[in-house]
Amino acid sequence: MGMGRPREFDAEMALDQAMEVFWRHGYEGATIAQLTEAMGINPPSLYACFGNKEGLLKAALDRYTKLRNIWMEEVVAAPTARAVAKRMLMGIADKQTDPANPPGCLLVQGGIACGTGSENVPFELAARRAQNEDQLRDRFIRAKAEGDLKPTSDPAALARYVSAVSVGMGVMASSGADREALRQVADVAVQAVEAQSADKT
Amino acid sequence: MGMGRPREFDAEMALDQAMEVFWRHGYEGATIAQLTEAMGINPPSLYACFGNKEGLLKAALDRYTKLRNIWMEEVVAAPTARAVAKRMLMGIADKQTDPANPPGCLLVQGGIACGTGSENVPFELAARRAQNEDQLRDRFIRAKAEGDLKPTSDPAALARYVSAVSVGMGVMASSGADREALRQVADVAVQAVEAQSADKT
DNA sequence: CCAGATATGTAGTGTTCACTACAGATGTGG
DNA sequence: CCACATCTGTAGTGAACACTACATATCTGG
Repeated sequence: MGMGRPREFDAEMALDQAMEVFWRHGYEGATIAQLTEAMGINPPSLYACFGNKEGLLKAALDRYTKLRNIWMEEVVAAPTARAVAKRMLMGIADKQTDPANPPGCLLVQGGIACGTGSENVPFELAARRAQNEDQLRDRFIRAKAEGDLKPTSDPAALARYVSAVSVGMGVMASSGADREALRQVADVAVQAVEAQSADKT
Repeated sequence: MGMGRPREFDAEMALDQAMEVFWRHGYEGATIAQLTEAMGINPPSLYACFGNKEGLLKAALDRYTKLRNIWMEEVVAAPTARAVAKRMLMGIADKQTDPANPPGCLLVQGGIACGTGSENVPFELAARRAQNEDQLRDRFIRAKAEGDLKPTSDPAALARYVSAVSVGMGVMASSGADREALRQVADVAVQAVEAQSADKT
């Protein structure tokens, strides 16, 4: 039995285009017509490959978080908690104002609130944001064990804090904040982590 | 000439209900059917009173920001920059997890990204968030003039930072973070402002 | 109590949406 | 070269959407 006609488009390239549409318009704001046009395919190809609109979003999120997690590995490789926070937040400031992408973060722009029938989209995004928070928390737990963070510090709270600042910066980027403004926010934010760091005597 | 039949519903009470629907589902996710049902009126009454869906959102935002600005006055009345930040962020933690309202902040949940035809909704929300940031900035400028903040501090950056943390906390609240988790974030965040405060000798 | 003005409820309007039926095209295995 | 399987483009499908026409109801001013 034959294997059928091969697909004529590259799924990953198509996903990159879909990602950009979701990023710019959100899940509900993105229409199938916009998505198919950006992807350079017709609706039946989209549905054959990704199931439905939500399946396409999940595939785009998978691709987004895969790249992001690679970057997060570099972030948590920084030598101290303070350096981790600085590398993370400065990187966020740059990435969220990268003209190659829509401003902000897909995990926020994708859809914070959705209508009936798409309730699990915000949930899906939150779960992926939580992954990064967990990576940070684990890194801060280690920093505390190494004596890099004060014995009184709360690694989970610190991770949640850095995550919250990242998200807030993303929203600001999407509403027009420029790179310098975000870097200043990052700079201030790092000082809270510094306050939790052990004195360098 | 007569003045016509009087309206049978209370506009402010109806707005409160509409506000909750936008808050929970976002601008695009909220349907006229949901809004009219929550408001206890029929579509023609809605359109006669508010023009269209976007007009209703703006009216709801006006009501929301009016109450919020009153609260912000209390916030900036705190004696020091640190106290302002603490009062603001602790208040945010409580308000965004108040079971009387949907979780998070209407100015974020309302719509960070929107589809074609609603592009100015995110813009509208951003403008109102900026109001609060301006209030904070003015307060921090005063704090710097009073010697409460270090001469090297940047009041605008500090205000942007506190605003970013608020927004980030709102997103976290909407995705399930509880009050205690947000308070911990607020607690850490305040330390960055403390680091910008002049030493109390 | 009548004329003008505005609100209300019913029942739609056209449009846009996510999604798909179907026929033709293009591949593989025998 | 044929049976079969999968993809592709055209052209829709029903459903849900924001919004409204219209008849009726309820007010004020004279």
